[in-house]
Amino acid sequence: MRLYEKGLIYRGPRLVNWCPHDESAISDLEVEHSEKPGKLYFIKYLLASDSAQSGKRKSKIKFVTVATTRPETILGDTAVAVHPRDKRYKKLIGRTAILPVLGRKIPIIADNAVDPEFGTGAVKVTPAHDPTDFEIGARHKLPQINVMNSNATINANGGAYNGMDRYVAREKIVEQLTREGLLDHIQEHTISLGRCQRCETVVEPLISTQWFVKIKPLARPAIRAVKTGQTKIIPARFNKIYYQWMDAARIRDWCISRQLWWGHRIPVWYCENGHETCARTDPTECATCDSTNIRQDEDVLDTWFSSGLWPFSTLGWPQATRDLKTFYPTTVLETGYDIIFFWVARMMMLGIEFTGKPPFEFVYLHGMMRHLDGSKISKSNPQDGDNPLDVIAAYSADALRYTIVTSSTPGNDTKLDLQKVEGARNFANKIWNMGRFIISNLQTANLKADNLNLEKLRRATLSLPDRWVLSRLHRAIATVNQSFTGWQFGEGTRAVYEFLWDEFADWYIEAAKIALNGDDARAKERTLSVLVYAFDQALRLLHPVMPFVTEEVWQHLKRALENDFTGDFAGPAPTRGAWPEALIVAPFPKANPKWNDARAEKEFDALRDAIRAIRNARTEFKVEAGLRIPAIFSAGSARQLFTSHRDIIAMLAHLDTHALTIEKTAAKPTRALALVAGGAEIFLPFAGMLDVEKEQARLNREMEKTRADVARQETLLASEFSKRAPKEVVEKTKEQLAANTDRLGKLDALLASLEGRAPKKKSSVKNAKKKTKRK
RNA sequence: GGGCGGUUAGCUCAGUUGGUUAGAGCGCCACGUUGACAUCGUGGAGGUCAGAGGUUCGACCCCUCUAUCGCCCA
Repeated sequence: MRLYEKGLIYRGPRLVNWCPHDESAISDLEVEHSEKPGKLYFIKYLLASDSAQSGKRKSKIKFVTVATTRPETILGDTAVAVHPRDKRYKKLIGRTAILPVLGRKIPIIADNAVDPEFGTGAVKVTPAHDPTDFEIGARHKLPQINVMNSNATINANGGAYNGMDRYVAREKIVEQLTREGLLDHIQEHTISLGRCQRCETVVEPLISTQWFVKIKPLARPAIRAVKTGQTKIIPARFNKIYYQWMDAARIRDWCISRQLWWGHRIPVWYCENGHETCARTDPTECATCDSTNIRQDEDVLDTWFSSGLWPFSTLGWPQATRDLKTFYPTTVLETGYDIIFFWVARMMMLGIEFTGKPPFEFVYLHGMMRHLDGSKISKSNPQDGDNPLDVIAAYSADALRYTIVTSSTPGNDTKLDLQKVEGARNFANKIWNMGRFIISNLQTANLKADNLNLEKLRRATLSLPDRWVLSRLHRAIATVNQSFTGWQFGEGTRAVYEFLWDEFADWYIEAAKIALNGDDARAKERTLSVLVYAFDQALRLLHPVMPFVTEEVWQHLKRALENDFTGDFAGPAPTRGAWPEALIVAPFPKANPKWNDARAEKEFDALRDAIRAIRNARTEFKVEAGLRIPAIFSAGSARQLFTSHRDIIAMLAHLDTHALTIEKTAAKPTRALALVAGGAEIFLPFAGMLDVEKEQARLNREMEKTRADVARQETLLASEFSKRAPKEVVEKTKEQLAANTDRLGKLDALLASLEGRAPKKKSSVKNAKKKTKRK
């Protein structure tokens, strides 16, 4: 109504894209073009010996050959056109041709729209059945002869072909042309076919009376909103696509009437005298002549036209509701890049038009989900197994969401890999089991709520694994926030995954078992506090992506805490105060740098290094998996660290606690495997035989690798790098070099003892690299 | 014809201000039923980052060109 009153909506006969199957008009955007092999027909149009030719200079030319891909439209030709500067045809301009089949006389005209390179350079003009010809016809005031019915059969204007389907008519006409010798030849030609997006029927340009929206006045402010950054499109490269459609001078008015049965019916009534009444409430008489004999327009509005109102009509517009005031303009629209024109641009245009403000601050565009064969997953292109409902039934909505979020980047398409969804389902299961572990420990612990308050715990009382996991947690929180803010949802989600599985579950929970199974009540409480706190925070981080499993586990956790402690437990307060009603309304975690603990990370890494080295050696030397083996640590300055965490090392590396020695310096037993890891030398005295040669080979391999590292780092530091690279990077490299050099010395000492020689000096150990290279 | 995107491990994909030896999941190999979890655990193998130049102390990342696949608009 408002647009109509402003004169931005009008009705009139225009050439529109017509779907002969749906028997409805469709917009330019609803036509999908594809290339197909086709034919180009060269047809002779005889020239009439008419007045344009003076008597004395009779031309020898008897006909003009035009090229067309659609011979059946001959029936609607009203001219032949050539390019005005085309020398070949200059003489013919102004003369008259005789239309084959029907014998109608039509003018030969000049128009710039003709491409002299195409076909013969002369084209037939069918204003009622081709958009370009429609324009030409308008410029030259040519008659428009519609030769088709709404189902694409030929109408009475087609003479003998009346009633025939368009393609049948084409064949028959070509036959007739051949018979009459008017078909010069046929050439193979790639043609561009427009099909209806809905039913894939080849569309027919057809003159028909439709409603249109004037686009230009609406498009201008919509473009400006993005150009000025009022609305930001993510990723920004889609700005071009957005502009491309509206910016272009070629933008055409939008046909919004549809001859379909679904959609908003057009609020216009016509009376017997041909007046239009456009009204907000159903009228009983004509606004112009008061006639009561009125009928409403049968047509409905394009669904995209209605959808364009969505951002504000859903908030109560045109009333100035509270919702509208509170939520409009909205913050983010998230949608697929394939409907930038259809929907985004239209919401922008109509939003600005009706409210004065663009409807979104951000438009986040995601890619398409595709089948493994690369085709787009959609309702009309289903394939076994990977349609969303099947996937959800088989693996859960959480798994599907996680997969979609982590396997794509903004604006890029993703093939849905069911194996990946399965992996995500396993992750959900893993979370469930972490929850079970924590809850079952809470239930047997019989603790006081107050003791389970992380805020109350003194930092000094926290263990190394506690400090380590809290530090890692807060780094993860920082990463997630940073990633999400930058629209990097995959990056952020992966960070939670890595924290939960690779750090929290694999290391912290494993280490926590020692305290939980021990006799120290305080250690138990402390560990549970950290477990609950870290798990709660991580669940919050993951909740946007895996809402169901996280909420469920979280509710169980909350209940476990409430039941076990006091009847009216307001909250265990691993965070301050009571726990929220539900995870979905729980505040999203914020990183607190006070938990960052570089030292704890470094120390815990040393423990992990040592444990991994032992595990690795066990596998390599085929130590029975269940066997607890003795170990001797020659730990140097790390003695204190290893001594105070001997229980963790013993458990995770599967060592015999009673045969675990940790000294500052310890001599290597004769028959022992020697490792260099975590800043220590670790001797594993294998009962029985140790293959000296194999061991030598292993040590040499490690030395080779370390030497290569040392060489690379030395070269790097000796180059311009040390002057130009940022200090932190140079420092880091220096530290690594120092560590590697130390490691090299230790490895050589081990090798020396194995070979029964004296260890080399530091410099010669390093230089060995050069020697080997020269060989 | 114009514009945009992709090309990284067997497969599906990450890798945003250029900074060690490029990562993940799945798959593969070996071992494993220790009370959260076999939808699991431990260890391992696997990549000349499409190709060629260039910029730089340093390039998967920036520039140029080429190849190839795909999408959008005409």
